[in-house]
Amino acid sequence: MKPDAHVDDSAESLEDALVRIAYYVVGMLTRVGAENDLSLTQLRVLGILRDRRGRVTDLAAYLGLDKSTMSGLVDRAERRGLLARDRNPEDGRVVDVFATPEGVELAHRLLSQIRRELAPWLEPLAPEQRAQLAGLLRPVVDEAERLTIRSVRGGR
Amino acid sequence: MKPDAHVDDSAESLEDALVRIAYYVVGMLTRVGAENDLSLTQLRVLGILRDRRGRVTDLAAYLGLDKSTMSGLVDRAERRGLLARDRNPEDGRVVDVFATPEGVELAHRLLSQIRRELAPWLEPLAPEQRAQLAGLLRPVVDEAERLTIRSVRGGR
DNA sequence: TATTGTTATACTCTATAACTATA
DNA sequence: TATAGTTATAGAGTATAACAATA
Repeated sequence: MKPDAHVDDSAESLEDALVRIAYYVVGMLTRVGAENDLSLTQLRVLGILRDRRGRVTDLAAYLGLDKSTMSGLVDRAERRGLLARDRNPEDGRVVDVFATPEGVELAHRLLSQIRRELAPWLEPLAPEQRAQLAGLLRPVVDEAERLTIRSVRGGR
Repeated sequence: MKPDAHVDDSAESLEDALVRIAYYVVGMLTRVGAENDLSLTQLRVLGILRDRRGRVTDLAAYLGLDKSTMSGLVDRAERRGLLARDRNPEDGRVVDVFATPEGVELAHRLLSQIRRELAPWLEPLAPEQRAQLAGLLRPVVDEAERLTIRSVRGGR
C-alpha cells in the first residue's frame, strides 16, 4: 500500500478507472430515472422489486438506508402506484413490499433502456474483448459484494 | 435480499456487471463521504476542485446539476471552510470557486482512502489480469466520457 | 438582450429519535 | 424485552422560476 498514491496522477490506476466508470454509469442511471420522474434510489428499489417481494428492513439493509428512509421511499412509490404493501401473514410486525403491475412494467422498460444506454459505451471493444472484460469484471464485482458487509437476509 | 436483484436473468451481461460495480463503488464512496460528513456530491465537488478552480456554471454543467443547486452546494462547503469564492477579475458576473487549504488537505486524504478501499476488491485478480482489466476499461471510460455530452469549460 | 450567479419555493432523500404493534 | 415499521423532525440535495448584476 503506497501511502502517497494520490500524488502520482500521471499513471491512472485501475482504482481510478473504476471510480470514473461508476460516476458515468450512475450519471446515466440518474438521467434515465429523471426522464421517468424517478430518483436514483427509486429506480434501484423498483429494479430490486421487479421480480420479488421484500420486507422494509431487508430492503433498507440492502440499500444501506435507515428503515425510516425506506418507509418514506415506499410511501411515495405507493402513492404513485408503483409499489404496494402487504401485511406478512406469518409475522404481524412485518410488511412485505412488492411492485404493482404498473411498477413491474415500468421496471422492465427501465432495464431495457439502461442496457440500451450502456451498449454504445462498449463499441470500442471487439466482441472477444467484451467477453474478456466481463470475465475480469465478474470476480471483482463478486469480491466487492462479498466485502460489502450488509445484513442480507433471505429475500423471498 | 438477493444481491444482484436489480439486474437479473440467467446470463449476466457486461452491461449488468457495469451497473453492479457502479452501485458498489458509489456505495463505498457514499460511506467514505458520510464518515467525513460529506454527501456523495460534496465529495465529488471537493475532488474536482482539489487541484483547480472552476466557475459555478461550469461545475454545475460538469456534474449535470442546475446552477442554483451548485450555488447551494458551494454555500454549505464554504460555511464549513472547505471551499471559497473569488470574483473573476475579467468578468464581473463570474464567480470562481476553489478549495481552501483545509479543503485540499481533506480531498487528498479522501482520495487516498478511496484507493485503499478499492484495492481489496481487486485481490482476486493476478497482476497481469489487473493490467488487462485496466486496459479494457480505459477505452470504455473514454467512450462513456465522449458520449456524455456536457459543456465543460475551463476546468478539465 | 444575453449571461452569470443568487434567492425563494417546493419537493425528495436522509438519519435520529420517539412511538405503536407484535413477538 | 426485542423486533418491525411508522411518524415527527431537521437538514441536505435538487429543479424551477424570478431576480440582480454585468456584459
